[in-house]
Amino acid sequence: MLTDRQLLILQVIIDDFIESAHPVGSRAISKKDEISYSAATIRNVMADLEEMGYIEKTHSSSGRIPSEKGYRYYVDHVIAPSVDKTNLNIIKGMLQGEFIDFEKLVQKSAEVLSDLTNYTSIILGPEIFETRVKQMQIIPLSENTAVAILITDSGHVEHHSFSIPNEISASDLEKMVNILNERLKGVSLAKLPELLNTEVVSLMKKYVQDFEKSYHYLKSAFSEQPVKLYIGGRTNLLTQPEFNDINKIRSFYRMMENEDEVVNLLKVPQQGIRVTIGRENELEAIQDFSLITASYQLRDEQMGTIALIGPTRMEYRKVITLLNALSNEMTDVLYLWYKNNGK
Amino acid sequence: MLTDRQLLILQVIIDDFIESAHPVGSRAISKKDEISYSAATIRNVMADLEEMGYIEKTHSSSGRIPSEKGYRYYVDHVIAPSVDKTNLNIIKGMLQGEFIDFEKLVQKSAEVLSDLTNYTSIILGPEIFETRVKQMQIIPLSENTAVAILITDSGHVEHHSFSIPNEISASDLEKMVNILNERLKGVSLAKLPELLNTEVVSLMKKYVQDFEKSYHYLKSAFSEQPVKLYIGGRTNLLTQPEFNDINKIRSFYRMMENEDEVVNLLKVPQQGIRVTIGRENELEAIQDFSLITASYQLRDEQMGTIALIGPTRMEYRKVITLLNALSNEMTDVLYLWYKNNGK
DNA sequence: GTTAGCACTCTCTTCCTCCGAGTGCTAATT
DNA sequence: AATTAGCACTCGGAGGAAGAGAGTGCTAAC
Repeated sequence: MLTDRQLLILQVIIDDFIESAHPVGSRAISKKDEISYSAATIRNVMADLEEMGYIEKTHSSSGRIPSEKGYRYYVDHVIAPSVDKTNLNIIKGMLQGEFIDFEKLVQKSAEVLSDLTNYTSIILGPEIFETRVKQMQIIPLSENTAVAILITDSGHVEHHSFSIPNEISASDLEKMVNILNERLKGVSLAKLPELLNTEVVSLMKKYVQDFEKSYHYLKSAFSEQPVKLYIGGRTNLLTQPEFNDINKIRSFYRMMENEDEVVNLLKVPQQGIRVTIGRENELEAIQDFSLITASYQLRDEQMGTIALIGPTRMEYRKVITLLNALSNEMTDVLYLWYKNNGK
Repeated sequence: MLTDRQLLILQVIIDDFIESAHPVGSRAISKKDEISYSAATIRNVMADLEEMGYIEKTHSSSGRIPSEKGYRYYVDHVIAPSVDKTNLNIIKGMLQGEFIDFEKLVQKSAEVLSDLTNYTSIILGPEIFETRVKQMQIIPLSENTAVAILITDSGHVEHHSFSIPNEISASDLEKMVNILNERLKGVSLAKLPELLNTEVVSLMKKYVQDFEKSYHYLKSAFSEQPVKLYIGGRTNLLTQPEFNDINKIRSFYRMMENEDEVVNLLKVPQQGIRVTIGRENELEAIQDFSLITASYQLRDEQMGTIALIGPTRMEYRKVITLLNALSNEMTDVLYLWYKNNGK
C-alpha cells in the first residue's frame, strides 16, 4: 500500500510523463505547485517507488517514467470516473440528431472519439442478435442468379447474390420465400439459424421440389453474419512520439489490417470499462499500447464494444471518462429507440 | 533523341536502381553481362545522360539514380507491354470462378493485385450507371421509420433508412412505391434522377397526398450513389526503403484516409494505361510516388478504374503488364456477364 | 524527517578523422 | 577518333573522443 505522499508523487510523475513523454526528474517535481518537498526528499520517495516497481529509469542517471505496474495502480486507484461536460455535450449533441440508422451513428461515434482523443478508435457492432426479421426476399436477376435480402426491424439490410442451379425452378424459389416470410417474420436473428434448421426445413420439404439443393443455396446466402467494425483515426497514432520506430508502425498497422484479429481483441463480454496496459495485452503487436474498452447494451445484453487504442502513455483519465460517457449514451439511445419503436 | 548506347545504359541504370534502391556506379554497370564498355566509357555516357536530365547524382561523387524524366522515358520508350504468363494465369483463375457478385470480385482483385506487386492497390467502381433498376421497395420498420431498398440487375443493393414525418400516411407510401416500381423498372441508373424529377413527379402528384414532403424524403434516400473504393495492401509500402521517413508515411496515410481525395485521383476518363510519376502527380501527398491506372469498360463505357501506387522506383514493367492484363480480363468478364444475362 | 551539497553516471550532441565508393579529367592506347 | 587506364579529388557514413547537461545516490548538516 502506498502512503499519501508516495501516491501523490506517483501521480505527478505519471501526469507529467503523459503530457511530456520525457522522463521526470526530482527537481521538476519539486517545483510543481502541489509539491512542497525539496528535490532531495522527492528522490528518496522515488527510490521507494522504484523499489516497489511503480516507476523505472531509462538509464542509471535518468529521471523516472511510469512502469506498467505504475499505470495500473494509477488507473485502478487514482482515476475516479469523472464527468467532462464539454466532451459529454459533444457526444450528446452527436447522438441526439434524428436517429435513423444505428450503423451510421456508430461510424460517426468512432470518428468523434478519435478526433477528441487523437488516438485510434475502434467500435464493434452493433450485434444484431436482438433485432428481428422484418422481411425476407429473393429477387431473381436473371435466369440463374438472384439476390437474397433480409431486412431487420433495426433497418439493417443484409444482401447476398447467389446463383440458382438449373434444377431449381422459379416457382419453387417463390414458394420458399413465402414460407420463410410466413414463418420467420419477427424472429430474432439469434434464433434464426435454429429455426431455419428445424421447423422451416420440415415445412419446406413438403412444398418445394429439389428441396435440399435450394436450401443449401439459400442458407449460404443468409448464414453470413458479419460483425461490423468501424475504425476512426487510423493515422492519429503516427503523431505520437513513441511511434518514431518504423518497426512499431509496421507491426501495428499489420495488425490493424487484419480485421479478424481486431474483432477478437474486442469481442470480450464485459461490464464497465476495461483497461489493458502494455504487456497485459495478449496480442503481441499491441504490447506497447494500451487498450481501453467499454460496451454498450440493450436490456443487459451486450450489443457491441467501443475501444480506444493508444500508447501506454495514454491520457487515461480523459479516455476513460469519454468512453464511459459514450457507452452510457449509446446504451440509452439504443434503449429509447427500441422503446419508441414499440418492441 | 537517345543513341542506342545511351538508351541501353539508361535502361541498365533504371533496372538496377529499381531492384537495389541504391545509386548505380559506372563500375557496377560495366560489369553487367549486357555491357561491354569499360567504366570510363560508361562515365562519359552517364555524364551525357545527366546533362540531358535523365539521371541524377545524390551528391557530387555518388553513383546515379534515375530522374523523373528518366523514368518517364523508360516508361514511354523502353517498356513494351508484355505478357507475364504466371501472373496472367493467377488473374484468370481468380476471375473465372462462379461469377456472382461483381463487388466481391473487385475486392478480391484489389487483394491479389497488391499481393502480387507488394504495392498498394486501389480499385474504383464499378460505376453503376449502366445497371438498371430491378426493383424498388419501401419497408416500414415502425410508425415513423422505414428503409428504402433499390435493387439493380447487377445484384447491387442500395439501402437507406429514413424517418417518415407524421403527415405522410402508410398508404401514401405504398402508392408511391407502386408508382415507382411501375415506372422505373428497367431504367438505367444514369437516367434515374432525371426520370424521378419529371415523369414520376407529375404522376405522383395525382395520387399521393402531401406529395412534396414524401418526395423530398424519398429522394434523399435514393440520391446518394456512393462510389465504392477498394484498397489492398495498405501496409505494403511500409516495407519500401523510401518509406523510412516518418513524415512521408504520415502524409501518405493521411491522404489515403481521405476517401474523396483518393476517388478524385482515380476518377479520370482514360483509355489504356496511364502512368504519373512523382511530381507529375497533382496531389502533393503523392509527389514522391508513382501512380499507375487502368480502366475497365462495359461496351466502351468506362465502369471503373484500377490502380497501383508505389514509390517512383517502381517495377513499372511488371506493374504495367499486370494492370493491363487485369483491366482486360475485367472488361471481358463484365461483357460476358451482361451478355449471359440477356441485356 | 528534511534538505543542501557534491561526486558520479549516463545520454546526447558536436566535432574530427578515416574509409570507401565513385567521379571527372588527362594522357595513353587501340 | 573512340576507348580505356590512371589518378586526384569529393562526399557521405561510420566510429570515436570530448564536453555539456540532466539527474541520481549518498552523506552530512539543519
